[in-house]
Amino acid sequence: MTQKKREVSLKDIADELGTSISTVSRALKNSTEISESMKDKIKTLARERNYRPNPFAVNLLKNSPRIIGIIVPDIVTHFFASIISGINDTARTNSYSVIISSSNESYDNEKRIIEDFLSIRVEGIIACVSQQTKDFSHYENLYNNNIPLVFYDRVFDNGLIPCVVSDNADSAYMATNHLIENGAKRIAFIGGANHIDIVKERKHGYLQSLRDNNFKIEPKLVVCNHLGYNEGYAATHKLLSLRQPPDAILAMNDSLAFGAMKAIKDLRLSIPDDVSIIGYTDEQHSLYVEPALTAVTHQTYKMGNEVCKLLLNYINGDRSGKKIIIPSILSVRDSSVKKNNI
Amino acid sequence: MTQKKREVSLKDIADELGTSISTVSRALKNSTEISESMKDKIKTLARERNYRPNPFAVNLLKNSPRIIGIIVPDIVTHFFASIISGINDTARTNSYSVIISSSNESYDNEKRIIEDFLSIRVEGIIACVSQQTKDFSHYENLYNNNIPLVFYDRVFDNGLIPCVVSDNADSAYMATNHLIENGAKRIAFIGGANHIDIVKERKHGYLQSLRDNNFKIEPKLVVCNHLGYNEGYAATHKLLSLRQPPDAILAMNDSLAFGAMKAIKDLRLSIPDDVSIIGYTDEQHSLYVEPALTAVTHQTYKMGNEVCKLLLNYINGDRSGKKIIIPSILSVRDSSVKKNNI
DNA sequence: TTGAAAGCGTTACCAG
DNA sequence: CTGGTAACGCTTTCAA
Repeated sequence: MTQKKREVSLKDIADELGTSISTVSRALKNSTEISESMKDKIKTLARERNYRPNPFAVNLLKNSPRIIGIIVPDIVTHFFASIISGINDTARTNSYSVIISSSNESYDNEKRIIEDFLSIRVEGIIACVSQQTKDFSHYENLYNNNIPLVFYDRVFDNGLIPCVVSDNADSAYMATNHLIENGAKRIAFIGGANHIDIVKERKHGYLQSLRDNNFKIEPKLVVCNHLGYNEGYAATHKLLSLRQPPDAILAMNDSLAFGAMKAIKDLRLSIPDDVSIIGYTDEQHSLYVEPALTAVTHQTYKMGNEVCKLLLNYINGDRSGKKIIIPSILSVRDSSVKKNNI
Repeated sequence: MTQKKREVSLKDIADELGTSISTVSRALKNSTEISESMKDKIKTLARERNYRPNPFAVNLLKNSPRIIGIIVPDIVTHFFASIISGINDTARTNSYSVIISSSNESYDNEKRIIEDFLSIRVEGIIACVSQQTKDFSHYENLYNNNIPLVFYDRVFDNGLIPCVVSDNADSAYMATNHLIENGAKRIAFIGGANHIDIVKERKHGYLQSLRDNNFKIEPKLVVCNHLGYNEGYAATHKLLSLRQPPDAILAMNDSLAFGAMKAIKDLRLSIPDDVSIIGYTDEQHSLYVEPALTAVTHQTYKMGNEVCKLLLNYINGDRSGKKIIIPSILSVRDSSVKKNNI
């Protein structure tokens, strides 16, 4: 086992220069109290010895480690990776470090991560609620203990905790309208578990569009189980086996949409003429599939920037519980425009 | 500005119980020196007060913060995200925290990140070299200063620093063989800039397979420009316009492969019968396209596990400079198996 | 079985 | 302008 050599400390520099620790500390902070010549000597030596302040000593004193914790349901998904990237950059700009931990959509992991973050003494937490989470007491605890906390995308919204979300209802409304404008007569909605708020909101937008366009609302056309490729496939299979199958699908997630496309193709139906489809996903993946998928695109990087700013504001005392809504963009591609449109 | 309330300390507990700090400290460590009754009282109160040891105080004393730093060229790419996920889980299992920082493929960022990591006093660094990096002195410095350092995927290989890489040449060799076995007569290779070592290695494997199978090597069928969707599309368009076009394509990257598929389809050629194709990508995205893409899949999660273990071993004194090669897997799907195969 | 005290590296206050 | 010292929260001798 190699010995880790002790890092250079203020004392080392003070001793070498025959001065005191306080003087060295002040000099390195460029205090006006110290003579220029002394400052020069000290700074030069510090650079030479590669002095770095020991962050543990500083934090012990100041209790502001400039670290924030991010809870993400899943690092690998493009959507979340891109948000993290946005958070990261904003954090760095404000000289904060970031610790990322994935709940893998599990409630237990989520609780454990929060414990870990508290043990590390993060200054604040940026969280996206796991799919499994139905009880929010662990988050309420944080709030009650005045630990800076903000949410993104999937939020626990008690009106008090700042959060950044996308315009879920609006985007689903827009998307449904677009399907109707392009000849769809019976539009299905595939979502995730009903207790998740983005599911509720997007479904709400979908229903609202149907109402506003005087479409009949058919419960059979709404399938809400779980967010995933297989679920998208299964749901679509089932929908298309109905006596009166849909001729359009709004899938509220990328894996759902790709699963749905696969099911449609496996049933030898054509997209968009037999069934048009809209998903929620990023630009790249919409283009990889055939036909290119019309999709709602989230401004994920920006969401990351904003939610990080929200946390930093909170840390600095802004308790306004602001809610930021990031508009999403409907990118129309081939999958939604029926050619036999009237 | 709200006051952050001070966290419970050993002293608080000692005072409340009318005992001493040392006793509390020992009791919480379950020391045999303390009477059972005292331990009980202390532990109960500690739990009640939600006591957490202050990590800064502990680290100040012990100098082992159990944090490791990860340098990644880009968090958003599935490949890297999945490796990070693997590192993360192994780190967590060994009760290490992880700090992730993205170089965005920039040399300057990479150097700055290393500085930051040193300031935070990470116990070790796991790095993937940015595409821009040609000078490795910042890494050599770490090595010379005995800071635990390991590489993954894109490595600085001086034979001394442990690293985890994939079997680039082998996988391309395997993939090319597979195309040949499935009836391909003229196989093209689409890669990226020639100075990148994974490009060199994969091209080498491709050429070796051609030689071993007594295929003629045709420079026209090797296109190496840039890793990207548009490049894949353009290259394929050009290849298929040759007087003697290829009947198979090995694309050394996911976006290249998807671009190539799009080009083939736009030319109204069939996959795999007119042109078979193999890419490098993850399972999910291979399934999203049609036909499902035969692809070399990296065991990214495992790479993450392994590289993290390598670092932990290094931290624990193993200086053997081990190099681990993670085999990749050729997942045969529809895009490479010609039906009119002899 | 328990307590007192030194020390980790830094900052900030008080003296000079 | 500079130096001494207390304090941050904890672990670890040393003493009792």
